[in-house]
Formats: sequence, C-alpha cells, structure tokens
Amino acid sequence: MKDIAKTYNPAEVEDRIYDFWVKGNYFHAEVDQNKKPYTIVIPPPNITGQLHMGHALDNTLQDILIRFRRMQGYSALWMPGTDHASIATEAKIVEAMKAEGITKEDIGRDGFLERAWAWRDKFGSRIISQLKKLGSSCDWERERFTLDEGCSKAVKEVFVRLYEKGLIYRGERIINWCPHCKTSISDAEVTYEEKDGSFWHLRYPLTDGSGFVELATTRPETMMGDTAVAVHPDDERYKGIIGKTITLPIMNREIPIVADEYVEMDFGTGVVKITPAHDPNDFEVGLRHNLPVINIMTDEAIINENGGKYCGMDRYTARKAVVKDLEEQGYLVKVEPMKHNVGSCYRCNSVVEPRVSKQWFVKMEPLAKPAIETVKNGEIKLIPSRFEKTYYNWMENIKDWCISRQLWWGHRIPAWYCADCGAVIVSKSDVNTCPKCGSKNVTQDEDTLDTWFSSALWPFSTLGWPEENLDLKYFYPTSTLVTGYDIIFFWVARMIFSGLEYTGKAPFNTVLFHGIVRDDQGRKMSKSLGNGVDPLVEIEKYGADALRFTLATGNTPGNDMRYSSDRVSASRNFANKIWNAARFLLMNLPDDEPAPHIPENLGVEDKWILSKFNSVVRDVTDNLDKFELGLAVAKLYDFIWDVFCDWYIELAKIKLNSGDEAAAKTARAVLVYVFSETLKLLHPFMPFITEEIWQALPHSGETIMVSKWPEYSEKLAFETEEQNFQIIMDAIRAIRNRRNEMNVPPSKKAKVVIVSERSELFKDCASFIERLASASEVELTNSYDPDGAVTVVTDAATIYIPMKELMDFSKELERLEKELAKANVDKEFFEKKLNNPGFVAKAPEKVVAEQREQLSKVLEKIENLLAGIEDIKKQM
RNA sequence: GGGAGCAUAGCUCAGCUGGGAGAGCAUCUGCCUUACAAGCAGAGGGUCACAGGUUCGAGCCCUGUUGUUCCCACCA
Repeated sequence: MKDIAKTYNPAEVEDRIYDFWVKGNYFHAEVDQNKKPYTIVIPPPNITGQLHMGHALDNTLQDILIRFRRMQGYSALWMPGTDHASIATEAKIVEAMKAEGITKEDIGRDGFLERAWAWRDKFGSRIISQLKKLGSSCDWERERFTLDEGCSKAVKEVFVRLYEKGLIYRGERIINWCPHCKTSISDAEVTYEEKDGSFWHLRYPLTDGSGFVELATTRPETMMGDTAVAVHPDDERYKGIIGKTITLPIMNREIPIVADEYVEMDFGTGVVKITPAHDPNDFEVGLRHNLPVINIMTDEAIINENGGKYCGMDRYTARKAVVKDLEEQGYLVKVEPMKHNVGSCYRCNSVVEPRVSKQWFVKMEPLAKPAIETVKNGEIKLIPSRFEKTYYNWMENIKDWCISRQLWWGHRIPAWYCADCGAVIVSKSDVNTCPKCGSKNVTQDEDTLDTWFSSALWPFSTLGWPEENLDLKYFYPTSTLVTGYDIIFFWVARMIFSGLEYTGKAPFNTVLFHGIVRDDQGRKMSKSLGNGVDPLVEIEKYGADALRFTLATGNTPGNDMRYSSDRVSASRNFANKIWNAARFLLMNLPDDEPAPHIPENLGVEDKWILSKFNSVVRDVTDNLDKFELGLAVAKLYDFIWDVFCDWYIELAKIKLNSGDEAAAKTARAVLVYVFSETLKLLHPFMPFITEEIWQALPHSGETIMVSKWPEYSEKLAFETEEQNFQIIMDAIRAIRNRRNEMNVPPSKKAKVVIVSERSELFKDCASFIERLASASEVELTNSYDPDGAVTVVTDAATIYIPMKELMDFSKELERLEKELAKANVDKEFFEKKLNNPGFVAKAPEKVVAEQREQLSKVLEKIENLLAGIEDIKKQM
C-alpha cells in the first residue's frame, strides 16, 4: 500500500486477496473437538446458471454469517456445490443438439449422458468461479454435485428405504404433464395464472331420445375422453335422469349419467362432463364410479387415435375443430367469456396437461407430520416467523409427490422389471437376474428422479450420509440455511422431512429467508424483460465489497428489495472513505508502529471513541447473533463514517500535529486500535478491502479473516467521558451552525468566549473547539459583556463570538427569541408529561428519569437564552 | 375461496421487546480546512395510508377500511 492512490481500486485488490486466502487454506474447515461447529450448506446453484442478483444476495448473506462465526472461533464450514437441474439442463442440451440437427433419440441414452457430462464439465465450474468473484469463503475442497457418486449413493439408499417402508409406490395417477419438456412434473412445479377463456355450453342428447342435458366446459377438446356426465345427487332438476345414459356427440358413444357430490349445483348448469384421463377431479369421480379412463393425447399434447377424427391435431387446433363441429351439429348452446386459472410449467412456461400416467410417488402424509412438529416445537426456527404459517399450510394439505421424470439427465430410478414374471425389484445395486424367477430378462426403469429428490438430501448427503463418518457427526445438523422464500416448498420443506426421516434429526436449526432482488422499478429481474443486472458487471464497476454492502444494507429478512446502481455507487463511496481513512493513518504511522493496543494516558476524546467503539462491538455482535444483518451493517457505516472519520480523525489531528510526541503516540495507538478492530467487524460484509488495509496496518496474525472477533469490554465503557464529550460536540456543532447561517467561511477564524458551569471540561477541550469550530482562541469566563457578539446557546453553555461587523442586532434578537419559543415548547412537552400522575406512577423509572434530565437541560437552555436576549437588548 | 407482505422525507428503504421520527440518494447554502470533491460543514423536507380502540404514552399492539404486491387452493 505504499504510494497509495487517492481512490480505492477494487479490481486491483480483489483477485489477489482471494488467491491469498485460497493459498492459505483459510476456507477449509475440519472436525475440531476444541471448537464448536458452525455449518451452512449452500443452496446449490444450477450448473446451467449464471450468477444473478438472487445468488449474489443469497451468497453474500451466507458469507457474512460464515465469516462472522469463523472469526468467533467456530469451526465454520460452508459446504459448496452445484445442482444437476435435470429439466433445465436436459432442455439446454437438447436445444444445443437441435442446432446440430440431432435429437436425443438419435444418439440414445448413453450418448446423451456423455454429452450431458461434457456439458457439466464445461459449464458447471462457471458459476463456481463467479461465486468466488463475490468473495465467497466456501470450503472448495469439499465441493459437491447433486449427481456425484456420494449423492447417488444417498439417493439410492433413500429410495430403497422408502420403498421398503411403503412410502414410495408406483401407480397410475393424474399428474401434471409438460408437453414441451415431455415429462411429468410435480404439483409444486406448476404455476397458475388467471387467463381469459370461454365457457362453452353444450347439450348432450339422452340416449332414449327424451331430451338433452346442458352442461358447460372450458375444455371442449377433451370431450372425446368423456366417459360420463355427472350431476349432484340432491339436485331436484336432474333426479329423474340419474342412471340414464347420453350419447356423446360426434363420438357416438353411450356414457352414463352419474350422481356425485363433487358437482356444485349452483355452478354452470349443475351438470359436468367427466373426463377421467384429463382432469384431477374427474379422475376421482371416475374412481368412485368405476368409469373407463380414455387418454386422448400424446406426450406432445396432440390428439391421439382415441380422439377419432381429431387425431393428429394439436390440443388447441382440436378445440376449434370440436367447437365448430358441435356448433354445426346443433350441440353448442352458447359461449360465455370466462376467466379461469391455467397451470403452466415453471421451467418452460408451457400450459401443462393433467393426464393419467404411471409414475412413482412419495407418500407424503406420514412424512409431513414430524416435519410440522419440528417447526412447531422450535427445533427449526424460520426467520421471519411468518413463513411458519405458509409452511404449515402446505405441509398440512400436502398431496403425494410425483418423483419420476421422463428424462435422462438425473438419478435413474433404482427399480427393475422382470419381463418374465412381472416382478418389480427395487435395489441399491444393479439387478441382472430376477430374484423371483431367475430370469435374465430384467430391465431398469427408464425414468429419472425429480431433481429436488436429491436436493432434499443435500445437508447430509454432502457430509457423507449414509455413512456415519466424523464429518457427519460433527457438522450435522447444520446451523443455518439461507435461501429465498420462493423455494420454501421445493427445497426447504423437503429437506426438513427428509432430514427427519433418514437422519432422525432436523437438517438445520435456523432458516434465514430473504426476498427477491427486483429492479429499480420493483419488477422481477427477468430475461424476457431484459432488466436483469449482472452482478459481475457491477463487481467490475464498483467492487465486490460495494455490491455486498449494498445487498446487506437495508435488507430485512423475507422482504423483497429493489436494486439500483445508485446505491452501489454510494457503497463504493463508503469503501473509498475507508480507504482514505487508512491512507491517513498510514501516512502518520512510523515504520515501527506497534501492533494494535490500547495505550496509557487516554484523553477524553480517546475514551469517548473507545467507548463508542465498545458499544458498536456489542450491538453489531448482537445483531449478527439475531440475523439482523442489515442493522449491523448500518451501525458500522455510521460508526466508521460519522464517528470515526468525521470526528475522531479530526480530533486526533490536533495531537498528531501538536509536536508533543507522547500525545501523538497515544493518538496513533488509539487510531490504529479502533480502526483495525472496526475493520474486523466490517470484514464479514466487506472482506476484500478490510483485508487489504488490515495487512498494511500494524497487525499480528496472518489474515484478518481468522483474527479474533472483537468483544465488548467493561473496561472500555467510559460513560462519563461519553457524556462529557457530547457537551463539547454540541458546542462545536452549535458554533458551526451559527457561522454557517451567517455565511462566515471556515478560513475566517474568530474568537470564542464560553460561559459555562462546565468550564473545566471546556478548558480541557479548548483545542478541539479551536480546530473544529474555526476558533482563533477560546476564552473561558464567568461573565461576559457581549459587546456586539453573536450568542450561541446550548444546554450546557452560552457561547459568544465577537463579530461586531457581521452583527445585525434585530435579526440576532429575532433568532434568539425563535429559539426560546422552541425551547419553551419543549419545556411544556416535558412538564406536561412529568405532571401527569399516570406517567410518573406507571412508566418505568428509567424513562421518568430520562425525561427529568431532558427537562432540566431545556430549563438550562432557556435560562441561557433569556440571558442572551437581555444582552442583545442592552446593546440595541 | 384461504393466507401473507407492504403503505414512513421528492425517490429507495431502516426503525430491536411501545417512551418527543432516521439513513442513503436527490434538493439548497457555504467550503479545494494537505486522508478522502466518490469529500467537508450546514439547511430544508414527514397528520408514519385512513378510521376507531388499548395505554400515562402508539410508526410500533388490537379491530376495521382503502390501495398494492405475493403465496396457496381451485369451481367443470
């Protein structure tokens, strides 16, 4: 840091510092029985992904916590890794192949997987290197991947255990089908959106020719799959036709009219067409009435051979054709506009098709119960707590989880089928021979598992589970999970029930939820809007510290935040401020300046800053303990900028320039001590600049990142000095204020005469007033004849500035009277409060005492003001 | 249909278990005071959405209203 530039240049510093940390192996955490463990597992980013602001926020918060605990002496493990993201990755690879004119089927499963792994090797490290740019102190030696060998082992173990317990089953159910991704997806992966649609009223003829029933539908194209028409059993209108049949138009198929309570009498016509293969409710009705299930669509949502003449049409083309035909044949009664919710795939946004399919499911109810309990009894704490409600609501109404996916990139389902005897074998190891009939004619299930199935095991699969090794024993359960509230169901909830079921323990103690980072107009950042801000660009522009600081500041758990570059630029300015404070120190320090320590012979200003610092230590630590990161960082900002730089450095300059070497030495020591200790507090938030400066200052130890976290000390609580110095600051501010009002430039020094009961204090601090309030001289006296002096009044002193040439007596009188009026309002306020018997009797003693103190200060000020007014009047 | 968040200075947001409303940015005034003009010293600017209630005391707690955002469920 020799030949130090006036502005901080993060680009020059960051990579070098990061390399230094990596080479020093400071991120690595080991089992250490002399230390307490603190563990965070990273929400593994998708290998297809690029670092976005959400990642930047999420990982900044995690890095703050892990660095804080590491400095506190914990064996702090931040477990990193990436997610194979089956659907997203497979889609990308398929897309890339499309450009080459190849399909999955062309190269087959093995060929495809080869490509997928190559893709992973090429792009999987990209996001990791981006996380490093941010300063993330992950234990990279332990980096994992959700599709690696260890995770695979854990997945098989879990699958087999659950199967044997009867909690995993295979069956024909209605599932959500994405015709674009060509796979089933879980309920959680469907997002619903209200869209404008139509309500087609149709009339179906009774087979016996006795008339028609009118019903309404939003999806006429599914009529080819109708296998019944349902009415409510209590509906008087339709009692007579229950049990009769109708002839399905166009298809000319005879289907029954059934009675089922699912039908709402008041809605539509009170008659519902039942399409068990393409609607979840209809499917249930179908089960109750033993109705046939006719699937009329292909994987691509094209009408299949069951759709008669519409075979080969896409579902929306078919809709038009069906409606046209019904109209022509007189079956269409009317069309009403209607809004209804349409579900789409959360990955590709295609409208999902509910459809009957044979899939694997996890039975959720038995797993959900303990998962609810563990949050209710406080074993897992959600921050903010309002998410508990969301969590309970989901868990309590949970449906079975469809876990099979018709994809190749993922954990292949460990189930084999015997073609000869039909046996289903679920096994951890590969099966070649049917254990039942000895046949070699066994084949493995073609499907893979939902990505979230492996993510759900992440907190323990990464630590070695199912093996009971030392890492697992020591670091598990993990301490804190930091993630966005948008994946509470996908991931958090599933980790909780998984952890409880397989390890018997909740996977973490605390979940810290953060919100979504939006653009400066409050819109979600998205590719289609093109409003995303690239964190890497911001890092290049302002520095990683500035970005981190911005994301940590003013961020409340669970609340969304708006991102604007103006704020990052303000953070960059803060980094620069720190940089310049460091420059100031360094240019004043001799080469042999001793390591940080608290010197002897402290002045009032030294005790004041040490005491202020001491409170900051306590408050910041307390805030971090409570996950109030935004509050912690705001306090540091305040302390560094306003207290340390704007006040203490200015005060220290007096001693540094005084020629008194002993005094200068004390000042240097206090500067170094307070500044370097403060850098430690700031380090979790701004790791790069704090390291760079800490290294340049006198220090002991190799790196700030494993230096000891400051602790509150009774010895540094100088309450009296804090109060006394406040009096001096008030006086300085009051003088500055007056001078400013009168447009006196700082270069024009003026004598200051102080009348105060605290004259000893003012005498001691005269040099501060001279320097910081542009006083040429400070005179202390018991009484003063203000011959043409400006009067400045505080609650501890009356201060006169003899500046006859600038005085305007009537204006001065007006001003003092205005101040007096204000002081009188204050006086009334406090008196009213203190005269209220209820307040004095019921308010806490401390509060009452505070108010009395305030009142007495105001009374003193009034006295001083009255005296000042008298003085002016005398001169007029 | 159920649930949640938000509503505080022109803008973006803090405000811990209730004790006279804060920051950053923007605006205005004066300063190149040799760490920093990405700076320094000051100033202006708020019926804390609205209406009730609890309390000695409410931005904070309770009830309701309005606006706004989101989540869940899903009626064919």
